[in-house]
Amino acid sequence: MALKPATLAQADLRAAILQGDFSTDGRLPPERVLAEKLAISRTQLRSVLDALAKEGLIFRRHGQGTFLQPPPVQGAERLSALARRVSPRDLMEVRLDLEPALAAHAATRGSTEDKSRLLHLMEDSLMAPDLESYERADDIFHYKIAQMAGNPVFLSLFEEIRTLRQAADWKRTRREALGLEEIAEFSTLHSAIANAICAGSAEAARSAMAEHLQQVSHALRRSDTWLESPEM
Amino acid sequence: MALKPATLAQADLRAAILQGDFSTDGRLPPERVLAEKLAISRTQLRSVLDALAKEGLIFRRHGQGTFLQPPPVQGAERLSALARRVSPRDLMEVRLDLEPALAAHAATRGSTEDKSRLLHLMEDSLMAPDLESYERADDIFHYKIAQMAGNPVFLSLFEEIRTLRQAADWKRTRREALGLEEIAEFSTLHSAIANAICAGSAEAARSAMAEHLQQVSHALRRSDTWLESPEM
DNA sequence: CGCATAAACCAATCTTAAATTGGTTCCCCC
DNA sequence: GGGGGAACCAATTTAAGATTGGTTTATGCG
Repeated sequence: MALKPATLAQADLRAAILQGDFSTDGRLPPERVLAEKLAISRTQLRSVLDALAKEGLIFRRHGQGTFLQPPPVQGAERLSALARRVSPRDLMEVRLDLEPALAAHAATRGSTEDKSRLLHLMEDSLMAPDLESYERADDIFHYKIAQMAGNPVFLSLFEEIRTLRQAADWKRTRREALGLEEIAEFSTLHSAIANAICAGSAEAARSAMAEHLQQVSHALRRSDTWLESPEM
Repeated sequence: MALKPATLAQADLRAAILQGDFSTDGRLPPERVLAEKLAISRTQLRSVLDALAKEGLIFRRHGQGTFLQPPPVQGAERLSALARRVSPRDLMEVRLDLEPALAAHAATRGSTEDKSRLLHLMEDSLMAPDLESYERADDIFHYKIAQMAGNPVFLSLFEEIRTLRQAADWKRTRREALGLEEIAEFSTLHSAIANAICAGSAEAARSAMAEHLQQVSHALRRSDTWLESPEM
């Protein structure tokens, strides 16, 4: 009975992860540490993490660590200088040009497995009970689309603007600007995006994503910091 | 008569730069070194370089150096890993989505001074005598457009794919794939792009740039390495 | 044999400190 | 005043060591 402890640990870990037990900031302890903490071998732990990663519940990157959300892009430090010169409008302008193209490519090239996974992520964002969990689900949803586009350069660019968006403190701005009723509207277009991608219709996915981002942009534009740089 | 040596040095430097005397790889020596080599003070040298930079003949970046062409993006080392996983098709796909948008924004937001400068750069690429000088002029032309878009995030993304394009050794591929007659065709659309931007018509600039890149893509696609990664 | 464990090793990334380089200020001197 | 020179500031690069996920190997146990 050497396998039983592993499956038990998997159930435990899965529950713990969903509660956020091990992560203060969305980052899991190193494998060596976590293995000891759970009193299992690294081999067992890794097999559990492999399964969780395959399901898309965790994200791992060589040399960086294991995360509950898509990890920061390589060299995130480098972007802090740029982040100080950038306004919310600059970033949204780029997203409006980049992400519709990503959605179109995802519709064309995404695997059927990826597409079913995307539908699941969309449902997660629909059922988000509060703002924080919605933002997490929304983040993963958009990341998955970028991943499905199947172009490493596109994914790299997406990760950078994603990191830029987090580097500055506009999450605070967003918290102020967005209400739960607006998020409900967003969910409608989230469904449209996911359905278009799963149907493989690139142009529908592109326009749905564009419409969604214009919706977000419009909501964000009410903020008084729309044209300002962070001004550390 | 303390000013005379400076103006003489400016004429010398300008000529030397156009010949590529001081740069083996498009990079000028550090200011302190170059000043001593020219036997003038750094103050004088810097005033000369300021003028040249204002004309767009040289490019300077804080902590990086002075260059005859747009300098490599910050943290270029980081991109070498990505460059090994990228095919020419991946890069061209991103350019086709990114640069038309840049051209549109340049038409809307570019200053009149920038626009006249862009026309001048376009003429430079028209009169390029050989393939090497054409590539240099073409590089600066596209860079100027990205600069005119007036969005630091867009410019950063453009610089990255530009660095990626240079990091891999596809310049060799391009040399094989492109002939002088094709470059002549390119020049026609270069004119169309520049004129549309100067006229301030965003959609014309976008479609002209898209057409131009499709032209380049089509020429490049004949290469047998179209889908291959560099495979160091 | 089969499999898991532990350790060692590999590879990618991060972190830190020193060196490099363009940008700026200050003081001196003519 | 204005230019020269030096010192200083700020952004970047480079190199070394530490951290972390990924892989292999040797060992022990059933």
